[in-house]
Amino acid sequence: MDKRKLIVIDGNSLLFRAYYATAYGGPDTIMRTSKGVPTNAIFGFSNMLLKLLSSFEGNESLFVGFDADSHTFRKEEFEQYKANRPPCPEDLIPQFASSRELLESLNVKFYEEHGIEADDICGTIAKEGAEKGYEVKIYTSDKDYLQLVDDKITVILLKKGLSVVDEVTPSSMVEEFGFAPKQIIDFKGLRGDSSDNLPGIPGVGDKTAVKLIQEYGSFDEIVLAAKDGRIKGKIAQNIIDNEELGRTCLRLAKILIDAKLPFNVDDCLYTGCDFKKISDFCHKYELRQLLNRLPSNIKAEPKVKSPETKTVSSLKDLINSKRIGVSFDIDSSSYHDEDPHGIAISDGRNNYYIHAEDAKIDEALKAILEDPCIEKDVFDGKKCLLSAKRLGISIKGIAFDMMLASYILDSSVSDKPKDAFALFGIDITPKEENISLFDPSESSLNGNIAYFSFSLREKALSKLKEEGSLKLYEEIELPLMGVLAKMESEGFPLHGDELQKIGKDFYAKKDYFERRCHELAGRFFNVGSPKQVGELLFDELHLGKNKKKGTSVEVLKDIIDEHPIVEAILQYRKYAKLCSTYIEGLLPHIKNDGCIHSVFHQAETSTGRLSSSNPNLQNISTRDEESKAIRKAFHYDDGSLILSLDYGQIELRLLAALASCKPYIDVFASNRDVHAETARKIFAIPDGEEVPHERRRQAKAINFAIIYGTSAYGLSEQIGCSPKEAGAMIASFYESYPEISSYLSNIVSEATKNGYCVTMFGRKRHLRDLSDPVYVKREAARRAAMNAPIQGSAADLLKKAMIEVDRFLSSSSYKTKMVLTIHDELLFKVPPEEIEEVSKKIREIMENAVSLPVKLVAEGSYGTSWFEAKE
DNA sequence: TAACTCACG
DNA sequence: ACGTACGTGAGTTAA
Repeated sequence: MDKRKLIVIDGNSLLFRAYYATAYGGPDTIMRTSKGVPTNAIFGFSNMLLKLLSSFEGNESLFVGFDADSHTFRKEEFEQYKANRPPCPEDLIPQFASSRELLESLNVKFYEEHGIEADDICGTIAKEGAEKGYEVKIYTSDKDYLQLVDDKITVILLKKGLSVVDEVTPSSMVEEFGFAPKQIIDFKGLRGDSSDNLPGIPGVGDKTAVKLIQEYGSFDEIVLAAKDGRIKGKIAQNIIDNEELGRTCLRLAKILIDAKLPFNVDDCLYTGCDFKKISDFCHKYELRQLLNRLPSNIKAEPKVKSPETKTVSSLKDLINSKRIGVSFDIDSSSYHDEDPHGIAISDGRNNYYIHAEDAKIDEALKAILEDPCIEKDVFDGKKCLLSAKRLGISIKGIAFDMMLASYILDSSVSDKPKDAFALFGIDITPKEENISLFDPSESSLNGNIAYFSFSLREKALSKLKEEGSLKLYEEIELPLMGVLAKMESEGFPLHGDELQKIGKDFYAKKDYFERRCHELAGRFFNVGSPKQVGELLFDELHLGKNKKKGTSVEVLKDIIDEHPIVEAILQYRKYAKLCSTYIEGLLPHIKNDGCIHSVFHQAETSTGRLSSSNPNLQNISTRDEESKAIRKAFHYDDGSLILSLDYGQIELRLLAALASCKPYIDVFASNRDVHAETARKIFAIPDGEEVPHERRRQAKAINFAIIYGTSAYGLSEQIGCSPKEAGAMIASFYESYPEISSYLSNIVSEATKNGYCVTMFGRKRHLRDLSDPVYVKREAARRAAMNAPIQGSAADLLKKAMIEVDRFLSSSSYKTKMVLTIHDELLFKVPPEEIEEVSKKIREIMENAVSLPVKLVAEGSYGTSWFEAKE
């Protein structure tokens, strides 16, 4: 069992800190609601709370203590106590109340009491927690708390702002302050505390106080030492004369650890909150950024428990539900290589698990899975379809895919079941008592996946509806799942022997350039090691004057003329990459059918694109002529052709449409060369004149810069000019196409307001860093926001086209198969006799997949190999 | 396991 | 004054 954790926060201390951390610009600059209510302190405070809460795993207790008012027992005892405090800033006062609202809406336990201070409440709770075995952490900026530090209690001291902290433990305490935690009280007795207006012993400052404590241990001992003459001089006299004052200070510095509180530490267990309440709070105080950062794990869920999973050898007479949850027990990266270990089925009351051997021969299971009238709720339907196929089962009736639903709700969560279910506040990790010792497979885990896919279906669907994403889920992602399953199972042909033959040349060149590198260096080194290459080039040969760090192509190309070894290293790198990634990397993926069955990930990227792995078939060389030869080994040997259809400038076309930019749309409508046209605008090249090649190249880079979120610096790096010139080009682009300029800035402001941006098909990408105080993070988020609707809309479009192409092919008698997809391109296996008709028809489908103000074109080419198809 | 590097759109 | 192109997956080195 994990240790119970208790986090105690001094609310006043943190609020003050949060206020001053963001109020340096004066009252006119602090964060307010549109009605002028100040919110800067609660914003900082809630940021910190949410950061803490997001790391909670269900076993944490959280408590916040406040000062009720300035009237305390310490004041009764010592009138000047805290009398020198400057008045509380006017803008902070209302935030004490709103911070309590915040805690209420987050369902965080807090407390305050007339007469005692936050220290005393926090100290009492912390001590009680430590005694009951909690691991306690106290957050504060008040050093008085250090007296509580022991092996159970750690104090997190806020040193600067809200994020620079110092974690103080008994050992670090001695190291840093020179004495033990308890002695901080004696220290205060001597030294006083200016912020609390405690004078201490006159003439005793930090240095003397530490020295005395280290020598004598405690205040009492020091007084004795002063009286019996071991301490000499004026200091001794001061101690004797002011003993009572010192004792008062000492007493006042002591934090109560036995205050009578109407609750105890066990009431502080954090059980999550009602999302509605916290989002209402965010709306009330117009803290939109906060809304988008709410960690999903703080949602309080009615504790849903999955039934125990029973291992059975047959489903006979066990299931008569018309709806079940199903999960296949196999890693999602290996279902092409191995049979599943087993299958879990849940009907919402019982979870069953059948081992693969039993599953293969269980007629009842087969009948259930193949019955289209029994709805299946799954996590990763594609995995289910293909795993079942290996067992001779053809699943029908997949009605709901939790993986896809959660991906649409938040594309930033990973496609791992644990993370996706966490979005709904569910931990699918089996309870210890449910894990069978005799069962090596993960039956309980899969039982839980089946059960929760089943039981969360309605909730997920209504969430999708709420978000306006139901259509995207139902009409794009869910149907696409089946299409991808077919493509994966179809595979893509690769001839290993031919690949090796092509590779021979690469290995020879790799060896040659490796030897050449060693010759030129005059010694042996690992050419594949960036570290060793860097040392050689920069430390030993002093090339490039350390302009940039790293040894990437861009950097090496800059210094290619300075030494022949640079060229040799680049050549070596190129062939080494080909050999390792594209020869050796691909070979083991060829299955008995002579095909590669790459896995398409449908719930992976943040923009909506698909990705491919095991192997990645979306990054096979094409730019470099020599490397492109790899593609010759991809071909059919039954005479089938490979057809490739790709959208031309899909992202720029979508940008034109999304921005409703008439002149840009017109460029495409009249089939003009978009990059040349951009060059004309930016470099003022008249219509009659030809666009120089170099100008077109630059304009192309500018078009990309726009799609990627425009950065003068990035563009300048790309085309090798000054950032200033690059900035001027971007400005000139925006002048020519003002609609694009306003579209992009609008995207960013909308995204900042809403926390997400949206594609043409309603796919959302949540961006959490748009208001991040760190410039680099914020700017990166802005660029991502500008890019996501463009890249994402292109992804939506291709997905829609794929579904329609698949419908066309399956409803026809053509033997053509869709086999691969690469972001703006589709590849097909086509019998020669079908090539003309099929390519024409598919092209039509692709070009008309959506109706837009901008013209879409799909260009086709084919050949007997992938190489020929793309020549 | 993280950091580099490099292949693709 | 700061320090940047968007989105992926895979292989290698080196801690």
